[in-house]
Amino acid sequence: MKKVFALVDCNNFFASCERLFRPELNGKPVVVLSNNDGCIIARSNEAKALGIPMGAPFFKFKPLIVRHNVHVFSSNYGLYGDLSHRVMEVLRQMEADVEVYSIDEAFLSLPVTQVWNRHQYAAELRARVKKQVGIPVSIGIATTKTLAKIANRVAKKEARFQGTFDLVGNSQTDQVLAQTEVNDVWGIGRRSTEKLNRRGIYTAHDLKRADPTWIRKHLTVGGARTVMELNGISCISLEKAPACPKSIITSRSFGHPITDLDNLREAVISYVSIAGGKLREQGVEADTLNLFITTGPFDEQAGYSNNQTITLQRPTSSTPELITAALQCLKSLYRPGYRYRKAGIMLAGITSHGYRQQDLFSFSQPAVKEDKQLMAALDRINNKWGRQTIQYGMTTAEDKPWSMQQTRKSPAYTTNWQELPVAKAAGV
DNA sequence: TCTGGGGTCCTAGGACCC
DNA sequence: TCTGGGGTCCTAGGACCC
Repeated sequence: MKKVFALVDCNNFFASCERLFRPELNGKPVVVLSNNDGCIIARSNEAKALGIPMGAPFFKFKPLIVRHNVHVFSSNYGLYGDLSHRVMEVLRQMEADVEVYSIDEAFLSLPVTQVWNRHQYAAELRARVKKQVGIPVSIGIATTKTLAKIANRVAKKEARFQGTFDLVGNSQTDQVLAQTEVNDVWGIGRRSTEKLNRRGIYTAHDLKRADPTWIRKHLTVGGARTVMELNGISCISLEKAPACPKSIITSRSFGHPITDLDNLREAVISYVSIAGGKLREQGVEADTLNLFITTGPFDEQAGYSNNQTITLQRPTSSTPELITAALQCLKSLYRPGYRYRKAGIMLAGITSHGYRQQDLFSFSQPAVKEDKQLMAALDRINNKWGRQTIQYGMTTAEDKPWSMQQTRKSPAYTTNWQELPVAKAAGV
């Protein structure tokens, strides 16, 4: 049976999550900040209307924010992740073919039916997510993912469509494309937009009609695919099962610049612990570790960035083994006299436990088995009581210079018993 | 004073081999 | 006077996404 794509996208997701537990903020401007309260990464419609751009440094817009009484939240990924899960569950209840594309988006594959049926179905989907989770979503429907993205933009922007827009067999498709700027097309970023503009291509409709040979040459295969998709030829299919990740990264900017090796070491240990947890959570192991440390791009003083890769003897998901490798890297990377602002580790060469090539000489290594049991116990405890309950090689100092600045974080309403929202009856 | 974090894919160029 | 042609593998960097 012929299928079409629906893109379900949560509106202003992080801002909507924060408002869910603060209903008095509905209709008021809300923004959510990135780690360390650095940038603005989510805005309610009211905040957008004030002209606060996506990704803007917080401090630059602080005067405007104060003036208009915008409500500001540090990011609370525990909360957003949990609500995201709930949204995806509701979608799965209604539709078997769901691809979770990002924390706030999912592609669905729908059978081709009458326009009216599709409209009804989308309305029902929206209503269920709203009722069961409380998050507003928009839905775009089309014959390709790229067109579904565009349909979704229309659904979100034009209130008269009530959160749903369908481009399948829609005679106004070219008109919609002509009203879509080329940099708003999925897969066309800043650099490609510059190239296309120089060639006189400004809208999605221009791009649809562009010369495929030129596109292939200057925008490579990705660009060529985008043009096909705009023409209604589906090149990007629905990926139901999440693939084994190719890399896992944990990196952070420090709350304050660091100059000494001891603090750097603590930060690295803490990031490696997080990354190790991610490996075990997904049931995979890595055999390559890369550590990088860097000074800030905005620092006046001389900068230094460097990274080093270590290939491990065998794939592992054991935090202590990873820490040993990472500290080895750190030792050779560290140079005194710099103000370090960020560090991170990348794990690669990832394989799933089951498919690992057996090492001839490691048939029954009791040490490996013990290590796995230890990691499992550690994960259980930290999952139950919080990530920081048991940690490797940490000092107990309260004010670690590297730890994140988050002064406006909302409670973990849904993932921590201590922080459950409290219901108050009227008049009490 | 204060500018996020986590991913994927593609290509060019170097090293190496026959 | 003159210096092949292919192939593979790896890495760094660019571009894009949310």
